Amino acid sequence: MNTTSSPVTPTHAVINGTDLLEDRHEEQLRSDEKICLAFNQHNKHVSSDEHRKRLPVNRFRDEIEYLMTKYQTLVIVGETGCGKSTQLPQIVAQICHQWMGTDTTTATTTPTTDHKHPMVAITEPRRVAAVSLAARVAQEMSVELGREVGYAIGFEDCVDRQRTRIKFVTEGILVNELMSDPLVTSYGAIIVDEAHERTLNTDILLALLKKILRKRPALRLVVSSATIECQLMKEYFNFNASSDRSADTSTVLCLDGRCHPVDVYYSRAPVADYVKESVQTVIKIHERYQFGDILVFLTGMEEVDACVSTLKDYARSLREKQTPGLRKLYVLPMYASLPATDQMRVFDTFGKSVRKVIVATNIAEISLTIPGVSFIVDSGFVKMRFYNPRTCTDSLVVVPTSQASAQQRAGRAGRERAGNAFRLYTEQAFQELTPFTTPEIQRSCLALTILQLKALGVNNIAKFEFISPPPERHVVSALDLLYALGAIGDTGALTQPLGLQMAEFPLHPMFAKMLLSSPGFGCSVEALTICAVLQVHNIWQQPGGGQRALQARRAKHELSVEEGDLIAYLNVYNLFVKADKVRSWADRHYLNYKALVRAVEVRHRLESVMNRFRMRWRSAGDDVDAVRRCIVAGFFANAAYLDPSGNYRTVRGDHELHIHPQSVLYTRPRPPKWVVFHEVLHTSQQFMRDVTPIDPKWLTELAPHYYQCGTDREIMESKLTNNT
DNA sequence: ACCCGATTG
Repeated sequence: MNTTSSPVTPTHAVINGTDLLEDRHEEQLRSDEKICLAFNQHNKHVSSDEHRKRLPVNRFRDEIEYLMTKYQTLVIVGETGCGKSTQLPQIVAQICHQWMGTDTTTATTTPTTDHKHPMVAITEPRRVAAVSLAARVAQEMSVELGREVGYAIGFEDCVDRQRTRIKFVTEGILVNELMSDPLVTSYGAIIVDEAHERTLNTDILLALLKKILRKRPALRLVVSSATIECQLMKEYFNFNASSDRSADTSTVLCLDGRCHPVDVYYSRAPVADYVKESVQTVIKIHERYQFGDILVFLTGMEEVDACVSTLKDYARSLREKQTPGLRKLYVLPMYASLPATDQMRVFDTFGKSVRKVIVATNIAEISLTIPGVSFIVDSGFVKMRFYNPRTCTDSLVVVPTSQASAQQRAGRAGRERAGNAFRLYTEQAFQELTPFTTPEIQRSCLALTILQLKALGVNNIAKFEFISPPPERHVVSALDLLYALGAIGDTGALTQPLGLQMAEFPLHPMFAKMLLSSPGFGCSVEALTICAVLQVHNIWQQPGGGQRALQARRAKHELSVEEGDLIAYLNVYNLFVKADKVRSWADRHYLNYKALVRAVEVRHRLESVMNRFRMRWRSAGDDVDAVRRCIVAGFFANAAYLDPSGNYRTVRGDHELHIHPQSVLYTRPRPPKWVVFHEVLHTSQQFMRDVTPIDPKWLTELAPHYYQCGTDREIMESKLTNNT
C-alpha cells in the first residue's frame, strides 16, 4: 500500500502518526487496551444491499486495513450477528489483493505479500458453517461458488486452483494442510473464526500459526472471537518483549455490535429441580408476556423430553379451557440425536396466535440460531466430556456452565428485538461461575493430537506454546499409549513407517493401528468398514417411546450377534450395501440412514489413505476370529474381564466396568468372560461402549510388550488361571 | 438400565 495514493479517508495517515485514530488508538490502549468502535447497525429504511454495506465490519474497513498494516495479528471482537463471518473475509481479501500491487520499495510500513497468488483462509469449527458461509459470500459477491469463493471440508473440495481467493475451511482441514505445506504459503492471511469456542482444533491451529507467524512476517492473522477472551489472544500473539507498546505485533479491534438489549433475571433462591422450574418459568412467561418465542436450555435428551411432555400437557389444557387472551403454545424438542426432519421443525413459523417453545440442549448455543426467540430460560447447566488420564476414560457429566456460556445463551434472545433471559440460579451463583468454559484441549484424550503434532515436527510437547497448556498427566498418558501402539520409540520420536502412517489417518491412534495391522490378519476390507462405522454415532434408531420403540429394540436384537458390537456393525454395513444403500431398507430395520450414508463416505476417505500406503486389500470372508484378532491389535489396551461378582474389571488399572445398555451384548444371555472395548463413558456408572468378546490369549500374543512385563504379567497370569 | 456437541489433504 502506498499511503499517499491511497484513495481513502484520513484514518490512513500512518506517516505522521498524529492522526485522530492513532491518538484514539493509543489512548484506548492505555485505558483498556482495546479499540472500541461503536456503531448503529439497525436502520430499517435501507435495502438489503445497503444494509450489508452498513454492517459494522464494512464501515470500519479502513481501520481494519490500517491495523493489519501495523500489526501482524488482529483480534476482532464482535457480537454474533454483526456480519463478521461474511464481511471480514471479503474485506481481508480486498486488502491482500491491494497489497499485491504494492511497490516493494515502500514496503517498510506495509506488508507485501510473499507469494504470487494469495488466498485468504477462513476456518470454521463446523462443516455446515464453512459451506453455508462460502455460499453466502459467493452470493454477495455475485460469483459462482467454487470459483473466487470456495470451501474445503472433510469429504468435499469446492475450490478453483487458479481463481479461488476466499476459501472457507474447517479447522481440521487447515491443520492437515500444514502437513504438506508447513508455512501455509498458499495463504496471505488466515481468519480464525469463532476462536472463542476453543475447540481442540482451534487451540492446535492457533499454536501452530503462532510458530508460522514468526517465520513469515508477511502473513496476517485475524482472530475472530465473540467474547472478552480477546486480551488472552492479543497477548498470546504479541511478539513484543519490550515495554514499548508501539512495538506490539498484535492488537484488539472491538466491534461493539450488540444487537438488542437483553434483560437478565435471576432466581431469588437456589432452584432444586431445574427441569420442573423451567416448565414453571415458561408458563409464567406465557401468561405475562404477549409476544416472542421461548428457548429453554437443558442438558440432555432425557431432560428435554420430560420438559416437552409436561409443557405439552399444559398446552393441551390451554386449548381445552380456551383461555381468552392466551395464545396457543407449540412445544418442540431440539437435540442432536433427533431425526433430521424433527430438527427442522424448530424453524417452522406459525401464525400470530401461536407461541413457539423450543426445549434444547447446548446445540442451540453452539451450532444453530433460531429466529424469533425473545425469551431464554437458562438452567445454568451443560453436559460435558472430561478425560480422566488415570483410567484413560471419558466422563460425561452435568456441570454448571461458565459465565461466558450464560452470556452467549442470553444473547440468543436479542437477535431481532429486545429480549429477556431468565436464569434459574441466583445472581450470586452466577458470580461464582468460572468466567470461561475449560477449553477442550484441557479435557480431551491427547493421543491423536500429539501424534499429529509430532508429524508436524513438534517433538517436545512440553515446550510447545499452547494458549492453555493441557495438564501434564494427559500428555504422559497419551505418550504411554502411543508408545504401546508402536507409534513412537524410546526417544519419543515417531516410528517409521508405522508412526508416520498412523498420523495420516483422521482417527484415534487405536483405529489407525487396527487398520495398518489389518493386511496381516487378511481382513483389511472388514477392518476398514468397522473403523468407518465407529466414526459415526447413532447407527441404531431410538424412537422416543411406545410401539415404535419396542419395534426398534426388536429390530436391533435381530441384528445383534454374540461376537459383539463391532461385528454387528460390520454385518449391518454389508447388508446396507447389499440393499443398494436405500433409505427404505434402513428405515425398515430401524437404522439411522444418514449415519450409514456418512459411514460410506468415511470408509471411502479412509480407503484412499490406505491406498496411498499401498495396503493390500483382503477379505477375511467368514473368518470372524481374524477380524476380532485385528481389533485386539488396535484395542489391546482396552481389555477387561468378568470377575466372579459379575462385574467387569480393566486388566490395566483394575477399575470396575459395565457393559453399556446400548451394546448388543447387553441383552444377550451369557456375558463374555474377556472383552475389548472402544471407549468407556462415565455416566451413572463406568460403561464400556462398543464391546468385542475376545480370547485372552490374543492379548499376550498380539501385545506381549504391553502385557508381559512386571506387574501386568502377574495380573494377567492370575486372571488367566481364575477365569479361563 | 441409558449419550452434550463437534470434527480430520
